[in-house]
Amino acid sequence: MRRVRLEDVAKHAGVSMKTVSNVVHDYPHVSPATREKVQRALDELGYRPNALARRLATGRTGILALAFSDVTIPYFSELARTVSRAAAARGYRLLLEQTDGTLEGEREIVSTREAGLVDGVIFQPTAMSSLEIAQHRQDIPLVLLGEQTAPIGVDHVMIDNVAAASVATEQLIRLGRRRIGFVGHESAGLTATSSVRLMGYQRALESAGIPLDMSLLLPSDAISSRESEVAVARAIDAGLQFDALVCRDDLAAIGALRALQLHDIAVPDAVAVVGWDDVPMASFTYPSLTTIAPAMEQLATTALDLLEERIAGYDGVGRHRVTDFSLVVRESAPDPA
Amino acid sequence: MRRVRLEDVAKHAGVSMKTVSNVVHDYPHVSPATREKVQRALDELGYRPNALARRLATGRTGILALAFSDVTIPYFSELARTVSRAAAARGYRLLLEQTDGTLEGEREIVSTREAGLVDGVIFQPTAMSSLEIAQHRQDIPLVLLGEQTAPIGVDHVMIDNVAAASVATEQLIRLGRRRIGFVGHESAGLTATSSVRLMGYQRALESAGIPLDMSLLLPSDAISSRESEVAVARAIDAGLQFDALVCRDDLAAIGALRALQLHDIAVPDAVAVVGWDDVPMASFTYPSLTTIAPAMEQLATTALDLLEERIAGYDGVGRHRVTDFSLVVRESAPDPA
DNA sequence: GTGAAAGCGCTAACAA
DNA sequence: TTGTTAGCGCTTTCAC
Repeated sequence: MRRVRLEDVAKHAGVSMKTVSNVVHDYPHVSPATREKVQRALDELGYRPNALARRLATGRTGILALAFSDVTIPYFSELARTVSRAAAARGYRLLLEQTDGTLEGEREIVSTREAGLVDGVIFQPTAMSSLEIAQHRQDIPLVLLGEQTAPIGVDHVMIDNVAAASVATEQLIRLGRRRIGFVGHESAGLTATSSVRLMGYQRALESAGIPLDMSLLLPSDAISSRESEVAVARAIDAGLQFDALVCRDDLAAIGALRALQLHDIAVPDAVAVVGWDDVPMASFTYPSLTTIAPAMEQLATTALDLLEERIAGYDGVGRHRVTDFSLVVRESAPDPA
Repeated sequence: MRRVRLEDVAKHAGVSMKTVSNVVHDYPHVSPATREKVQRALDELGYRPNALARRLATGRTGILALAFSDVTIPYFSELARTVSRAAAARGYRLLLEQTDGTLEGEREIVSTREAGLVDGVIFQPTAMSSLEIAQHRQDIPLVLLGEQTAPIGVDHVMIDNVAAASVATEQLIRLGRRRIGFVGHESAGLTATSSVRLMGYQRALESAGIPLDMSLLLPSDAISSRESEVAVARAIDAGLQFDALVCRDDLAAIGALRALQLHDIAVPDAVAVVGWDDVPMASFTYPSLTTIAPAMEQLATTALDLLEERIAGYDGVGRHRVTDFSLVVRESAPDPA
């Protein structure tokens, strides 16, 4: 059985397509009689509008793309959930794009060969530089997320990572810790994320008059708990002395926690730990994780606001928005007694 | 500046639209000379095809929807990643739909008012009954995932949950455990998932001649570690004796683990624990989790196969596919020495 | 208040 | 090998 079209309904009701369209859209100026007649035809035929055709005619698809490396990274799951909800509330649906953090994957996001499928893109790059983004960028509305500096002309939303890393580190300093390590940055070719977080860590140490000890930097080469577990275990085995760890993210913190537990090192008594992202699991590790919590809702809302302005035609300079964060204090690095 | 259309390119190159279209699609029968001429026009004008228009004309959108309650549930993140990858490999993009596990959310998935936006839907229901799904179902290709029995005529992919729950329980029995609890099912109105898993648990106990003790059933009312942590803690405080726990999913297991640790109960020596889903975290809890691992790739592939057949026009009876699972043995319930 | 018809940008059948 | 043209299904002036 063939799909029912607007025209079919019009014929059936003995009116024009325009009138049917008016009824479908609850356009006010329709006489009650006609409206009822049309409505009946609509129901009888079981008409459902074709989204594609409508979108072609209006030029809006009502679809937004959300792009990042991998949904199974808890921070991104959280982001996906929040943005998806917020987008739904504004009448958009969300296309999920995973880049695997590869340059090719990211390039494809920024320079899709096809136009028109999505109204706009929210994109958190990991591999691409801002220069490259600027070069490949098409004219589709785009909002960038993350620590990367954004190209001129592109909107960008982030939290103040340097400040947040300082806050995290200060929590440990207030606990009286002096040998504070940093876990989970790349061993070579720091990502923007690691780089700014290290910067905040370093700044907090400086302010407290604690000299930076490079041996306390424990790199680990993937966003994964495994890598950081190995890095921390190796450091312990090598006899490295430390009494606290700032972790690049909660995944790294979870790996660190496990390494410490396997070595019977008490957390937080012997070693205090701070994570980053406040992923759901952070409440359920043992001990639970003190962590930096980005204001996710605010981030999503801000990004969507900017994007909708672009979609509506704003074509000015790139806006830069800084959203909030907080330190969630749990067992792994409690407040000083 | 106005978008470049196929017609603009055609004019610019002095050929017909059809020819341009041929070049764009690498249609073989085009003379090299024309091809080159057109290609130049394409490049000069920076033409990018309009996806929407193409899709309207062909009737295929190349978009699939994946619907479930919440991406932040690790099992679903994993599912989303795997299906998204597999779909991308077949030329589809994935629309993410979250239902929050509510009836309204799920109804909307099954009975979208709009047609044509997506070519097909992969849907894991939690609240809707198979009867309701059958009633609300539109004519859009649909594949169901999960433990729910599927309505006649609808394709369905799942693992054998009863068998898997038995395997999980047997692992504990082989460890010599006799007081084996079950954690994480709903206290009232069991979901299909909990129900089949409980069934497998019960069957394994029976086979081993262990009587079912209802006091060992520890319900918890949400898919969350918090709920199960509370449930297990309460049981311990109440003096319940048990030496092993089968958990409805890894989230429940993680909560249980935390309750045990807070009470200084050794895992697996005093209490062995088995989870379900093999979420990434399962390797990093302390101790790491023995858990049921569904064959995710196979599940995604199977679902997509069925869906593509439906999209291609298959309109026969609902197929039922059972995909594999395995027990991943880790520290929380090791193999017997 | 309602109708007729011209797009939206592309595909594909049919001609040439 | 290339061109013409009629859709795809809906929206939206602009008349009536």
